[in-house]
Amino acid sequence: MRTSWADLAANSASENAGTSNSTAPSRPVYVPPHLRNRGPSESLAPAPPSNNNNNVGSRWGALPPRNGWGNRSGGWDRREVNPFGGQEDAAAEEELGGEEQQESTGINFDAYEDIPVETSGENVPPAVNTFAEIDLGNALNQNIRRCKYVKPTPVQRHAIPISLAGRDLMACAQTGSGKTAAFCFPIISGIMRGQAQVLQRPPPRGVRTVYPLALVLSPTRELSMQIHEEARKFSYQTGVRVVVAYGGAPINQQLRELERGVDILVATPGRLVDLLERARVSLQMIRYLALDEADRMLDMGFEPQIRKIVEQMDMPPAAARQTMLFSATFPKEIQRLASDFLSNYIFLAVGRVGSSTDLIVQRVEYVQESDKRSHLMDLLHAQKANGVQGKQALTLVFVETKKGADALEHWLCRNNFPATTIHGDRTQQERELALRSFKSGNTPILVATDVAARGLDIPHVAHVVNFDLPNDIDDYVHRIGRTGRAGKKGLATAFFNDNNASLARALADLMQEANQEVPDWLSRFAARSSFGGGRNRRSGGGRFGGRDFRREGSFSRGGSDYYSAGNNSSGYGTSGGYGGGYGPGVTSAWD
DNA sequence: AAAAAAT
Repeated sequence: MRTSWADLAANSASENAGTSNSTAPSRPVYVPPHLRNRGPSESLAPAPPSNNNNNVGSRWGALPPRNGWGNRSGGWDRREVNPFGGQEDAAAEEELGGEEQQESTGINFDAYEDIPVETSGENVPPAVNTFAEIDLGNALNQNIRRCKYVKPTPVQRHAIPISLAGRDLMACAQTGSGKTAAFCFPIISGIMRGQAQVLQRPPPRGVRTVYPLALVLSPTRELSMQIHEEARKFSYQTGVRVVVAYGGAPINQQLRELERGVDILVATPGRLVDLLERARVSLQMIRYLALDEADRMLDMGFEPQIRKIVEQMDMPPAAARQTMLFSATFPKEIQRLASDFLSNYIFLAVGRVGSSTDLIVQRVEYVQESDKRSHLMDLLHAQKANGVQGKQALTLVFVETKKGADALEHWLCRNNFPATTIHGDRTQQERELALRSFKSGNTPILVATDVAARGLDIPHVAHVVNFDLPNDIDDYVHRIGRTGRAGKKGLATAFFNDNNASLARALADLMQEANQEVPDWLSRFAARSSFGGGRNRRSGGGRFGGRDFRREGSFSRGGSDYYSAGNNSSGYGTSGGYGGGYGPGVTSAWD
């Protein structure tokens, strides 16, 4: 019987020393990172004093690099690869001055002042203004310094205290301003604290099953990669291990990484289901669930998979885990679906960055289908002339179809514009190469389908061209959000023609809300095509990414009413409840 | 209708 952490730690230590290859597989009983890898006596002793005091308890003592939880490979002792590339260690030691700091973060914090924030739900924990106010622990604080984060962004100021208080969260907030950190910090901190409680349930003893404590899901492979890279920085030398799993890449390498231990698993849904069905991963120990681009994850294409993962595998129920949903657009219908996954959650809406200053200049031009290519060429020529040192500024061109993407790429290349493309018909290798080549400026034009519309943080995208406009205004919002990142300026140009009539109203409204110049012809289009203008209608004003759907309509008396009333006769069982498909669809101007 | 996501 293993009844104490000392025993567990001892066992863990012996496994890690490679002496227990024949022992039982990993047991999903929680051992906090700072107790792993220790001998029995050591585990009971106070942790060594931290080398960088910041009034956190001894439990935050300096943590040795270790292998992760769920690991039985034994003897993995290798030094953790420094995700900062070795450059940042020095920076972490020194305190930089204000201006310099802000410059070096790459985030223009001035753009984050005066951002409207709205919260709803019961007992909302107060926001913080500095990282110092939050007890994240020494190791994490050091990584925050290494990342050169000086002060929390608005979404972090609100979301982190909410998460640290153990509350579920539905957050409407822009990416590129620290959204990943907003859910990673509390997860890492919580895992380190050992807040994750022992789950009293006998595990099925799959031979090489691993038991992550946190699961982060995202809708595209590249976004999962990006989250993984960021999370690794945040968890460097915390003892918390982050592993990523996604399709299109050899599974064996991912399996090996998993076997080395995993605390936080970042994944796309398909590959995760595969891993679950192979019993290589169990969700029994999940204490934290985060869905990035949550509205996308719950739309028609994804919902069944997500439901399967969250509700039909071995994930603990909502009340037994902490769930955080993030997106910049949150239609009411999706909020309703999402509320199934949440328990007494807090809704958080953070207004757009630069809601008054408009960091993204949006232009719409009327361009017939047949003129689009030459029009694009004109734009590219013009900006080449303006470009720094005659170089083409990074331009992201969105098209509707995969074939269209290939065709446009070839045409651009033939016309001496170095372009590449990313879409779902390309191999994962090609996709990753394309993204790297674009980011590096090697191929300054990237033609993309909506695979690249969400969440991807590509610094220095100067221009987003909607060569083909999407049918849904939310997609437009996500696409243009690839520029104007981190509080910097950006330009978005859309080619509009009769085929886009159904988007006219929503587009005109959106641009108006963002204080953009709306061409007269577009207003006329909008007036003409607005009757019954369906799902593209937005509402709730331009300040927020969304409003808490619990506050809308007849169930606004109090958040809890919604849960207790079984959708019976209280007046919102009908389509009126959440707008019959197009009501106040909640969107923000951003991710 | 298209795109994404497992092999």
